[in-house]
Amino acid sequence: MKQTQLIKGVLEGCVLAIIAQKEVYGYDLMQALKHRGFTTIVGGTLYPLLVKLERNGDLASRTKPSPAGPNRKYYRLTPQGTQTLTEFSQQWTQLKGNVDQILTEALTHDEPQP
Amino acid sequence: MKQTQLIKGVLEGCVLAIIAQKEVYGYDLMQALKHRGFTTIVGGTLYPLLVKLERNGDLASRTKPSPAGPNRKYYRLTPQGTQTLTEFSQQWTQLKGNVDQILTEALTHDEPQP
DNA sequence: TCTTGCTAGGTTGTTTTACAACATAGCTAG
DNA sequence: CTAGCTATGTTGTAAAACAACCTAGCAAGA
Repeated sequence: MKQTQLIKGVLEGCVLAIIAQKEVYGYDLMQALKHRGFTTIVGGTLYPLLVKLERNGDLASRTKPSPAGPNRKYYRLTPQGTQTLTEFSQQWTQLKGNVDQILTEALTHDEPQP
Repeated sequence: MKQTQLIKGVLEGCVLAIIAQKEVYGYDLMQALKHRGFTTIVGGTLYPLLVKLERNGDLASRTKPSPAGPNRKYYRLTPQGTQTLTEFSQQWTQLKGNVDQILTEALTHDEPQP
């Protein structure tokens, strides 16, 4: 995975991380992401991403009826998806360190001398 | 600034942060980013970004001759650029917290019990 | 009945992004 | 006179993130 894809793929990594915890369906995942700070997430972003991840082999899905409403499509991680999540986690740690260092330098640059 | 733009705009924020420290030209900035972990950055990514940021009012520039080689285009932050950097810094902190929480939950989910 | 609203999963069209690849040009060393 | 570093771009392509729209199940109330 390239670094730029990581930068763009923060949402992707979070999706994998949430699905890793338990089998969820798209609409539920959308609510979970909203509650965890991705407040602007919309269906038009999430559903194509899930399709892409399944096509890519990171996710598998099965359709189950809902107690009230249309059928739900539940996703779970494949072994490859677990691997992808691990890689994302490592690269996220690295990116975080890089960005934090650059920001720290910038914000402490013009400090008054004692 | 929207959150998705933040996710995509990590590089943008880092560019602003480095320029905030001192007036730099594109090629120099490219080296600085490479040394700070953005190892894959290329001119075709950076130069259009600088043009965009200047067009947007976050950067101002002036051309100066190089001691050896073609002229250099030096960039500095405008007041608006300083503001944008501050906003980026805040939203980065928030995003970082959100992502870390999601990842922590995912990675500690299936821990073996003692 | 029929309309509103939530649930659920999409598609379509548009804009932006990151990049590879290329183009140009100054200057230096061999 | 050519190879290589410096320096700033442009062009074309693929993917991403929406906004906006569509379909459809089900429930509650007017």
